[in-house]
Amino acid sequence: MSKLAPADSSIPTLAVSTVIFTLRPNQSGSMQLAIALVRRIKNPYQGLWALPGGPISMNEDLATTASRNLLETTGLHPRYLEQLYAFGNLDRSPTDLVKDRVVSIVYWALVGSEEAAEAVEGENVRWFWADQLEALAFDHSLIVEYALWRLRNKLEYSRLAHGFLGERFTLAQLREVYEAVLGRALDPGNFRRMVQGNGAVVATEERLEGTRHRPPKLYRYDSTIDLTDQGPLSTGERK
Amino acid sequence: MSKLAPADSSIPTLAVSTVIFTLRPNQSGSMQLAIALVRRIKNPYQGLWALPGGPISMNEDLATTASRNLLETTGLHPRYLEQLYAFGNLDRSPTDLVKDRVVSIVYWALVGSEEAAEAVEGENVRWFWADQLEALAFDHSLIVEYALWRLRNKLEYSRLAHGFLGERFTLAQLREVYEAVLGRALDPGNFRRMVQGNGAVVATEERLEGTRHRPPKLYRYDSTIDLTDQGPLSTGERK
DNA sequence: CCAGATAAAGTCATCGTGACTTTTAGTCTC
DNA sequence: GAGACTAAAAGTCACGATGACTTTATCTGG
Repeated sequence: MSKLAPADSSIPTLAVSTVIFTLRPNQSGSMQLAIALVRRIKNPYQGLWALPGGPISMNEDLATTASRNLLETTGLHPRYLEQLYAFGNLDRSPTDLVKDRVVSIVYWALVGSEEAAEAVEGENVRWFWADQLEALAFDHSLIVEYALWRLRNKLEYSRLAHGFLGERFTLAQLREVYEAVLGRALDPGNFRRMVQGNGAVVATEERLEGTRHRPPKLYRYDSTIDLTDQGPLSTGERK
Repeated sequence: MSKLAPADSSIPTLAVSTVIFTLRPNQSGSMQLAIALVRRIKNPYQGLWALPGGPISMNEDLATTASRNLLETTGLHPRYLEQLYAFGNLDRSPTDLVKDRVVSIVYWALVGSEEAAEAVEGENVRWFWADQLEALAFDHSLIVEYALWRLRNKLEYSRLAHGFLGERFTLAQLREVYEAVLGRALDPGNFRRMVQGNGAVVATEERLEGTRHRPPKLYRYDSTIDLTDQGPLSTGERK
């Protein structure tokens, strides 16, 4: 395990990990927030679940590395990708087992729920409900908790929900996304007023047919408006 | 310059930089936001100004490294320190001049304006007004712009202003901090109502004497409330 | 054609906020 | 010591956003 590390390991190793979110229907049919995890097949923490990630590549931007990791573990492309935080505390790994220090630059990503349904799942890659996670390897439980916090905060003042939905959607579907992420029910009328008021969403002429009630209008996002507000980084740094 | 880099430089170098904010009185006596910069004494970008920083230390947490850098360049201790972003794009350095790739984990810090007055300044370390910066080395102009954006955003829903002030202060002084950071005048009455309403601040029995008008009450921050909301990281990660 | 369901629109009270006014309590000047 | 001056401190008013709730519209299915 340490044969790749230099004898005098005077430089911390750099890695990129990603918290991958999607929405999946649970048993009762309602959408619920899920996270993709991989099982560790070697020590430390062999057998425990962890965030997908890997070493940084010399000829890739950080976001590209995160995106590639995501593709390799789930077979999916992110709808949204944003840097979360760089974790580098000294006590991230059990010092008795691991010699080299790892600094992880963590991204968080959204993937559409339709794509996620066809995503790779297997013995060592699985979706977990975000609100009932077991203890993860390393400091990954803390990382996921922080990613959840950021997701919920950003949702309120941005257009992140689009990351889970298709091109056209009803306001009820959009509200279901909000309810799944925030973990509480929202008033349909007030939600409609809010989402139409800030001009993020545009009504199309189409309606969703096949329901057993009045067919709802389909909406789409106003493509002239960016997904979220990243400040000055939106042009200079993000991919 | 490249004698320290491995012949096959397959690992990006990790560095920590810090955007150091303070408030300083300008010619007309009003407080203005300033940033500490250091002059580059070697290529690339020799002679240009840049953010203070240095390589990561093997036995230090990231925040500790940032704090130590701050102390070494300015002689000051930060009142507030928070991670800003990890910058690692491939084009951060001019590729014709620099062989090794550097990933910078950038922090931003607040130092009190009283301490900043006695801070080290010299040929190669200086305070610059935040709103009239020249072009900086590397991508540091973008980094500063982003740090400014974060500072202004956070100010509104946190108690960051304390990072610039002493233990006791008048509401007018607190408002001056807000005005300097946000770059616009605020209504005194509304500011008073806002800051008293959210319970961040507690009136003391003392008053500031020596003014040529009605002596204002001195306030202090409610120490039971944390400086800012970092979510789950407040206990697990921050130093 | 009526029941059931959800879409879609509207109502009402409350709260936070920006703009502005009034009162209070000191100092300064003559 | 009276009045001018200044900023502190408190209060007023209109407006917009929001939560809770009601009403009406429009489809499907028996």
